[in-house]
Amino acid sequence: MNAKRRATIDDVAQLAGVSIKTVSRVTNREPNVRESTREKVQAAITKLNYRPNISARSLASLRSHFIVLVYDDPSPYDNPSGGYILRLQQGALRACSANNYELLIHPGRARKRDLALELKSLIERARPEGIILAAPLSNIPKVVDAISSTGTPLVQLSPGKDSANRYSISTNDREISAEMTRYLASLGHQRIAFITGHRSHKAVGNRFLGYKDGLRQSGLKFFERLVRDGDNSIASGEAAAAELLDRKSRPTAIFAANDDMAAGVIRIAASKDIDVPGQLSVAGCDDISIARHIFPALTTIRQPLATMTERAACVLIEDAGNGSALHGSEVFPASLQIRESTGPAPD
Amino acid sequence: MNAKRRATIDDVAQLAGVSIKTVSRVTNREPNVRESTREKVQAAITKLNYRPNISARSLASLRSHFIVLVYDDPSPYDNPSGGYILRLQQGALRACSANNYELLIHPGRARKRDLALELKSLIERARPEGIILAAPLSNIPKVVDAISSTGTPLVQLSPGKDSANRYSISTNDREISAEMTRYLASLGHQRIAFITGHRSHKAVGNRFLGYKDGLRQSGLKFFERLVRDGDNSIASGEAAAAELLDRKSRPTAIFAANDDMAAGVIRIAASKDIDVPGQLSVAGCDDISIARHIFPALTTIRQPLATMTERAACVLIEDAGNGSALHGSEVFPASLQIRESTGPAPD
DNA sequence: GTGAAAGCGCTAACAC
DNA sequence: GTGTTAGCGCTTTCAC
Repeated sequence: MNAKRRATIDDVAQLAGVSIKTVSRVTNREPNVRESTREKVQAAITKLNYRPNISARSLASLRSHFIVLVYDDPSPYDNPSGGYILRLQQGALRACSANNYELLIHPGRARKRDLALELKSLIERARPEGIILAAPLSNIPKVVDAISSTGTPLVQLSPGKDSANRYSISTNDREISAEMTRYLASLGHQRIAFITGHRSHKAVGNRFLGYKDGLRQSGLKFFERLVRDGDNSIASGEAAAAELLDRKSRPTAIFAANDDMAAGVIRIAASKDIDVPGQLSVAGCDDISIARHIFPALTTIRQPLATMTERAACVLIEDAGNGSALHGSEVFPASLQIRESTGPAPD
Repeated sequence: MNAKRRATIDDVAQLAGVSIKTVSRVTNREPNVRESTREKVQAAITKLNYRPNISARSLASLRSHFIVLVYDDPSPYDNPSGGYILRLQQGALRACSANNYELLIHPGRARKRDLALELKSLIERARPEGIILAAPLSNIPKVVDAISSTGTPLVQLSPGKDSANRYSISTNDREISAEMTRYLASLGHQRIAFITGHRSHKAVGNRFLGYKDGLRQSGLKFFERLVRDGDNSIASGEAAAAELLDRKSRPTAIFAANDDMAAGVIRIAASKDIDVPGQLSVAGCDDISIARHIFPALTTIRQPLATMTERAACVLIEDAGNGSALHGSEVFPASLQIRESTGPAPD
């Protein structure tokens, strides 16, 4: 319990010899306050260690000074991609703390039927000023519509395809995947296999298109049999690798649509005594934290996740209160991270 | 923007034909409401899709219905232990969502000088109902004191040592580390090395004590030269391993005080062509997500992190509003996760 | 059991 | 430039 009652706006006003409205103007950095008055008020604020009460402010202004980051809730045990979520959080946090906002996190299970309702309830109770919806949730129409219907400003991350009346922030999945493919081809690889991601994740689907682009651009033919379906899990990467590597004319490079699957490939290669990158090059996508720490370190595609959420949060914060529907789209380029798991084709 | 104004307590009261106080009683599950009245109100709530406004409630009651989880902010790039933080979050989130609370996350850098002030400011502005402070921040007196001084209920996670007038939730670091050491000894290992963790992290220090206990219990002698100092980072694990493994009578087992350092050991072993676990057993501690996914999968100690934060959140939520200072301590037992990186001693 | 009235601490609209 | 007056939507106290 607080021994001494916390200072309120009235205390500050009294000490500074002004009205509470003036104090409010100062704390909100509104114009039209004489510099000398502002200083007087500032001094009182400092002296009393005054901080505006967030609830009162939010109640009076309908601005809550917090935003929500919603992402697919992986079981941390099944899925090592913690770094992915942490990077999402990190960017949003950066923007929030720079603007005196708070971040609420809300992992939601894509599979759960009532995620849309759950989010509506959260919005109605807590009135966040905006929502950042990360992929793959950002391409579930039901969820997107539920949020939109409340009128809460929304920024979608990597929704897979843009929608005219929405705001989205994405990365150049297709282009960068083509680049990775060309890179592998430039190392002399002819049989480059691809493991696709989960179908519901559109952005991951774009990586497959990029792979095909890259083959074409490198003058390589596309073969269905060099493609295996995965579902973004390590296990599916292992399964796909087991199939691909059991053939007699096996691929010399495997490009997986995410890092977890690539890690699965590397595990299988190790268990089959196939040297990576000597006999097999492996590339992933996402640059999740394990990528650097498995052996050999994984060549992958690095998405600027934190930058993307930071930008998303800034968009929401800047827009806050003006109530206009957000629309637009931004693309932040990803980059190749060449590490140890890729090398010249054998022979 | 909301097309239709959201239902308020007045709307519900009017529709149900009762006073707002009665509605309030129903939403807060207070006693002394006739069953038939309660039902009438419930019906109105459902019909209007009414949700109490969290800010208004918090302003009036001084209860904000959210808690804050504070943890050391690792750079996600340097440090793969994302799973650790995710598990912390997961438990707290579970408790929150079961009780209609929200979780605010606040990563803070231990090194940052003004972390204490930063937390005070957050507390004063937002008035969370409680704070969960994770290790290693939980053993920085300045931070702990800053939070306590605001009167906000606090639960410390693994503070290293208990304090009479605080509430802490820990795991049995020392005992379980002794158990791991005995397990290694039981495999025939005689030269079991230990890599210590960062000094500031007291709970990690307890693991070193446990290692010594385990040696004694197994009838093995303790040798200073089998101990190397690490700082919890992968790089420090690599450095320690490089030294330990360059000797002619090298250890046959290395037990690292956390998984990151153990991962570093495995990388160095791989680069030196030392077979794990054939020639060298490696054990870690924490069961961070990479543990399972490096090759070979890491034998480690699993702390029930999510359970611990879940319990912490429950303690805070149960206590909420009653203002009594929390004190007490609970211990949740960790368990050995035997995987592939440990095996019988060579020869 | 239920209700009326008085705030919680702030911002908004408008007066001066 | 600055102050005054109403609320925001809820809980609390205390009356009935």
